[in-house]
Amino acid sequence: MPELPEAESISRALDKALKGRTIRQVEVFFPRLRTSLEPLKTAGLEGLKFVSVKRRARYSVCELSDGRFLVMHYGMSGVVRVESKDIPRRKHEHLFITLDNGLIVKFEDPRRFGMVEVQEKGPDGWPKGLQGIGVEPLDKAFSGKFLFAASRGKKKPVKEFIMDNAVVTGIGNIYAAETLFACKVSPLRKACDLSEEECERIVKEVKRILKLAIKWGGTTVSDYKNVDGSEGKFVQKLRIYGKNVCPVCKAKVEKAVLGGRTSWYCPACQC
DNA sequence: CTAACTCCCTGATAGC
DNA sequence: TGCTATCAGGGAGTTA
Repeated sequence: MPELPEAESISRALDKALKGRTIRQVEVFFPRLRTSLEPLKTAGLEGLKFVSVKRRARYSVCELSDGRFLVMHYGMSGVVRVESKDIPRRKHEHLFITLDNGLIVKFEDPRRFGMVEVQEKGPDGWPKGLQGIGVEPLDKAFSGKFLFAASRGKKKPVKEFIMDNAVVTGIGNIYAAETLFACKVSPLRKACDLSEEECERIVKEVKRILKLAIKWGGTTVSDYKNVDGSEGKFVQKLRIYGKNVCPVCKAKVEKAVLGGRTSWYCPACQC
């Protein structure tokens, strides 16, 4: 599924493919995603140009020439392609945006947790719907001191805490598990019990792992037409997520459900 | 305010 | 072989 690194890669690819292009036509085939696609039909997109595409959290944020944004989220199974109209529409392609060069931006999402919306610009220059979300994990603002301060008084498990988008954006279940394994912190620990040194370690590993994954995601997305090519290479780098045996000490990996998500951890290495 | 839950959805896989 | 049950996941929303 598209995680932050994939969202980053997709957004970079979209920036190249869409920048300067004019929207000619918008077609909705099935509107019921996380939010309805219906409003796109009457949003007056035809004739507008794409100015740029950036990533924020796991969203692709496409700036339009009238100052509004086309905001996309890929949910669990969202895929976006820019390709010829001659390729037949796939079963779960719910939205087509035809460009002035004849190519079509196609949004596919079998599980329909994705989102495509037109949003106005908010006070901070990002779309209105993205106001008030947490810091970007790769920004300088995401530091050990920040995480330590934010975790004071938070009794929830540390894994849920670092997955909280109001604190820091874009860390999903897989990255949370991999990060906590890498820095030897148990996902079950209460956030408020973390030391400042542990927060430093968590932040360092989040950044290292995300950067690594972006590097790998970037490689695979160059073959952008390949639907599932982007997942394969990252999966090989996983050390704890979905594993049975700890790659370090060979102990049996434990599973716990935190915040409704399965969490894998090594009870010997992570404390 | 936090925390703990539910819901949305399809496809892959496990079990009978 | 074909059925049903289970699970995976992000984010928003609701409840206590």
